[in-house]
Amino acid sequence: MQEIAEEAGVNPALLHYYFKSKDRLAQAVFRELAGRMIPSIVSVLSSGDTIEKKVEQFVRRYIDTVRESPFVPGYILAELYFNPQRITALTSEIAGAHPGEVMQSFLPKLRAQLDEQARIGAIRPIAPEQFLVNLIALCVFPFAARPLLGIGLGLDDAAFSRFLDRRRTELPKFILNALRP
Amino acid sequence: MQEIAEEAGVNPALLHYYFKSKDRLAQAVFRELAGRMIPSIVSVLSSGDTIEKKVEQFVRRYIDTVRESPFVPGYILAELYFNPQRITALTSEIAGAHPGEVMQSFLPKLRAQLDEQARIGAIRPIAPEQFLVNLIALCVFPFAARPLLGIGLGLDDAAFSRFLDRRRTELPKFILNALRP
DNA sequence: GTCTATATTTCGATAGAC
DNA sequence: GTCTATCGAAATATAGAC
Repeated sequence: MQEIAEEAGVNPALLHYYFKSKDRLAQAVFRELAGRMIPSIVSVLSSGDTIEKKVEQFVRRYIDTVRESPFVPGYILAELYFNPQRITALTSEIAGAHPGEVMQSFLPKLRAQLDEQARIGAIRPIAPEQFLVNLIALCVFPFAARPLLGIGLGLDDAAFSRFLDRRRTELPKFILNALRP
Repeated sequence: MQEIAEEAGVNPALLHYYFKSKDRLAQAVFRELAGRMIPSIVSVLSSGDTIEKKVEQFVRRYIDTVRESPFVPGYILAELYFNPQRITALTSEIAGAHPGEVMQSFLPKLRAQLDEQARIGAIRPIAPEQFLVNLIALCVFPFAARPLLGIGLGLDDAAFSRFLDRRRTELPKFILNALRP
């Protein structure tokens, strides 16, 4: 609270005035950030586009968006680890009594699309869960593991930015090629 | 400290006796866990095997290993986010003055292998950094985002285990197909 | 080495002036 | 709404007996 107050240039007491407690402030932050990410993920994948378009759009939009607040994926995963109950609370709040309902409704549609494409030989068969996890993993990980890439691959900010430029165009090709029969 | 002491069935004072401070205990934990993961990653990819074998071995070994302590990837990413200086300190400690040297020495080798395979038309050209990040992302993410999968995909422990069983055999195919020219 | 008891610090929270 | 001052709890750290 003190660090946040200092950074915000206000008094710690003011934070309590607005957020009532530390935990509720944390909730508000998580809600704000996670609430931004999840709908944008669902919306692209729920569109009427072909798988090919979805993959291209998803990767580019995700990288372009997150690039402007590159700390967000790391933050969400970290919070997920230390406070998994926050995501539980959040989803049950926005999705009503049955958390995961939002996703559940569109998983079958994604499955139908993937199955249909596989049937006509346009892609290899793949379970929608695996497809989704692969897609998100490949987009999220570089940001979440940014410090590791800095050290392991020797990427400073400029090099990381070039890495993302390249990834933005290479990753859709990688994924679509993986789906090719 | 108190929680840890309780779980360990000892007195908080004993932790200080052994670790001197909270921060040094955290260092020791991070050192122990990160020190286990990184060498195992490097060793598989530094072997004399073909790319195909490396991918298969890496995925299976990683999933099988982490499955027994599924909290580790989440922990490392969370620590990376909140205390990035720990990884800095650790690498500079084990790798000497130039952190990232370990990785730097084998990146060129990986590049040479990928380039050679691309030249003879066995795979599509791909930068070693992108290849590495893709490989690790696809293995790590399901564990790091375990709570999200639980909610978003409705996976309880049993379903998650089946998800991993499937992933263990499907992921190598996915990656190798992505590399196919 | 392991404990009890306690000192010290930090931090979240509140009261109350303005 | 925003601040100063302060309380009270919790946690880290230390002293010292065994």
